[in-house]
This record gives sequence, C-alpha cells and structure tokens, in this order.
Amino acid sequence: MSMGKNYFEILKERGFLKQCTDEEAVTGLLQAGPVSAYIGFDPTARSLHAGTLVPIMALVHLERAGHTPIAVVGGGTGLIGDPSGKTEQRQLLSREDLRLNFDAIRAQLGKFLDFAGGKSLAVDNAEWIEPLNYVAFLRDIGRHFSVNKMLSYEAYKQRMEKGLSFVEFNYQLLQAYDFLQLYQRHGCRLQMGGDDQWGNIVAGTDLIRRVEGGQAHGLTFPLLATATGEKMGKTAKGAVWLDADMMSPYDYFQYWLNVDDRDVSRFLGLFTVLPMEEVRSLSALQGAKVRAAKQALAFEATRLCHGEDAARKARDGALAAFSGEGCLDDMPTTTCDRGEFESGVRVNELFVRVGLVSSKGQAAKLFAGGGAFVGERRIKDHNEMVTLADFLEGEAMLKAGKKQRHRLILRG
RNA sequence: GGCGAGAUUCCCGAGUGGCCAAAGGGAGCAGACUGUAAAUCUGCCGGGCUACGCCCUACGGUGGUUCGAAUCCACCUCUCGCCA
Repeated sequence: MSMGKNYFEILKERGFLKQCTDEEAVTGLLQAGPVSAYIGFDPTARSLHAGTLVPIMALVHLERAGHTPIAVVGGGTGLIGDPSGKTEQRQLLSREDLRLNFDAIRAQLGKFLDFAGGKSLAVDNAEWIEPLNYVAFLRDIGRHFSVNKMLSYEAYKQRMEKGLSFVEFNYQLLQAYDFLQLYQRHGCRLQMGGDDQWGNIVAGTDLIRRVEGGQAHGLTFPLLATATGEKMGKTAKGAVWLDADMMSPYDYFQYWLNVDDRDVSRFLGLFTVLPMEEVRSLSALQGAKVRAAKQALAFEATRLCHGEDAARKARDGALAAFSGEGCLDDMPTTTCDRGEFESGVRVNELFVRVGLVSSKGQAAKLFAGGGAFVGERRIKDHNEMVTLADFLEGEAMLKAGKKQRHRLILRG
C-alpha cells in the first residue's frame, strides 16, 4: 500500500509533537508500512470535550495516513483513576457508570474514526484488566517496576506533597500493561498521549522490552492552553462538549469562531484536516481578515464533530444572526402564538423561555448590564413588555450580549 | 498510633462572636471601544422570587454554647509535616 507523507512529519508540522522516544525509529516504523498506534481515553464523563480533541485529531490523521488507530477507552483503568497532573485524589467511578460512559464515548469517537469499516479499533481495557489476578500480576508485571524510579517522576512528585493512595500509584503499571496487551494482541508499536502521560507511556515501552524483548515507541502532544492561559474547552456554561445534546452544533461553531486571534493559527493545524498550505495562508491573514480564518476553523471543526450538514447549518445560522447573510432558518429560532403578544409578554419570561438566560434572576442581571435587546430596543427593566409593535413582518430578534441571538417568529 | 498544622464560595486566598452571601486577586458575564479578536476602562459576579424587599443554600461533617457562629466547645472525617 502506498503511504503519503510520513505521519510523523504530519504531526510535526501541524503542531502535535512534544516529546518522542526516538524520532528516527518512529519515522522508520511509520515508513515501513501500516502501523497500529493507540491512545487511551478517560471514561470519566458521559461525553468527550474540546480538551480531548488533540488526541482525537491525532488519531484522525493517523487513519487518514493509512495506519490503524486504536482508541482504548479505559473501562479498566477508569476504575482506578490516573493521578498524573491531578492535585487531588480522583473520585472512583462505579462499573455501571463506566459502562455507560464507555458506550457513549465510543459512539462519539466513531464520528471521527471509522470503526464500522474497520479502519480503526475501539477497545475496552477492562477486557484484560478485570480478570487480572493480584499475585500473578505482581509476579509477572510488578517485578519489572522500580519504586525508586517511579517516585522520581515529576507526575508523582506533585502528589507526594498532597498524598497519593496506593491504588493510584498502581495506575502506571496498568497503563503499561495496556500497552503490553495491545502489543501482543494487535501488534501495537506506538502509544501517544498528552504530555502528562509521558511517564506512563515510557513505562509501557520499558515493559514491552523487558517482557517481550520487543521495541515499542511513544510520543506525546503538547498540553494546550488558550492564549489567555485558560484550559482548552471551557466556557461560562461549562465544558465544550462534543455531544450534540450537551452542546448544540451552533454553539460549538460559535465557540471556535470566538477563539482568541493568537490561537487561530495553531488551532487550524490541530483541529482541522485542511492541507497545511491552506492553514498557512489562512494564518497569514491580518486584522479584521482573521475572521475568515476563524470561519474556516469553526466550519471545519464543526464538520469533523457533527458532520457536513450540521456544520453548514451552524455557519448559515451564525451568518444570518450576525451579518445578514446566510439563512435565518438555521439560527436558533422559536415560534410563538400571535395571540400572546397582543396583550404583551414580559421580557424576562421571554428570555428565559427561549433559553438565552437560565432564570429570571439571570435575565434581570443581563438587563441591568444593558446587554439585552429586542430588535433595536434596549431592555432596561424586567417588567417591560414585548408586544406586536416589536415585530417586523412577524419576526423579532432577541439579543443577549454581543454573541447570543435568538429569532422569534409569530404564528397565527 | 503520638505530636503539630490545616479544611472558606469556580480557583487562589482574607476573615476569630453580630456591620458576612463573606476582603482581595484570577476566571467568567455585561457595557464602551472593536473585527462575534486582544488590550484597556466601567458594572455585575451563590441561587430563586410575586424584586429597591423576601425566601433558600453555603465557610469539611455531626452535635453543642449563645438572643446571635465561618468565627467558641466536643466528637468525627480527610489532608499536610515530624515521630513510630
């Protein structure tokens, strides 16, 4: 089979690479033919969020390069909880919760990767971790680990201050064991992950060498923060979820459109599959033109997560709401009975009903700040009424701040 | 197991009997300026409501002292440090 550009080069030029066990060896491995490589995903929530998008995209590129991605959703390790980079002990999840999370996350990854067609694999490490026998594990696997060495890792040092339970201390052994299992079962030779996973990844390559005498490799991605120093994927309303029920494609699109200018270039490389020539030319845009780059970023990111149709709708809706182009039907819209506006409807109730604010109290704060509009009319008081006079040809635009808009349509 | 220190709102961090929904900073939201950007300045910033007032919930947990407790007492839980 013919391979295009080396996957390693792709990672490098798109900004995915932080550390690698052996650049030359990995390049060679990838050059030689299709390779299985894996990344572990934490099943601690019902949905993945924008913070886990970097590893997901790394697998997307891997699949596109003709290799075989393996997504390990840690049903087994999830029972323990990775202490890396955490300052406090993780809450342990029940098996049932993990099961539900696992199914949801696998379905979500399935939007990015081709599990159905067999180009990518999704596996649950509970398969080999749950049956483990303690004594056998200690004897066969545990003997390869040096406590002295583990204690010297930066990942554990932090926790040495705060306290680290024995359960968590064992996490690294299990992740290394995952790698070993994947090496044996699927010939997996490469593990990738966030840079906080470095220690765990290297532990896996060591274990494979000791147990199998085999050579495996690891590489890590930089841990992303936005230009303002925030963790990726957080907004006022919470995480930027990849699940359409938890965050609509329209809002997802808006999230990417509103990123800081300084992040656009980097994000285009990481979160789209646009060719690098295009990424570079978009990144070169200056001033107000940066918005064109953001449009591309938002569209591509939304397309990958929610599909072409949803992305188009999100874009058209956003255009309609903010620039008068696009299609009004694709922006958030609520249809109301004409009758209720004859006598008038209280603004605060209206804003709550269409979901622009979460409660009347929130509405009151918005009004006090001067951030609410019905059409061109600024709302200052929660007792104001919205009547037929506020509608133009049966429609009215509600605004909450500069970035949230909602369309009302009269019926009857 | 012993001794010492500690647990405050999304995060950091003040607060030692009423003036405490709790200083200050960060984050966030809103306004002005802009490009649905940044920086800057201004306002908001536990929640709800029949809203210039009322009602819930909150300073690790439980109980107590008091007219009144984040603040005092007792016990418990967890964390950190030293010792075993």
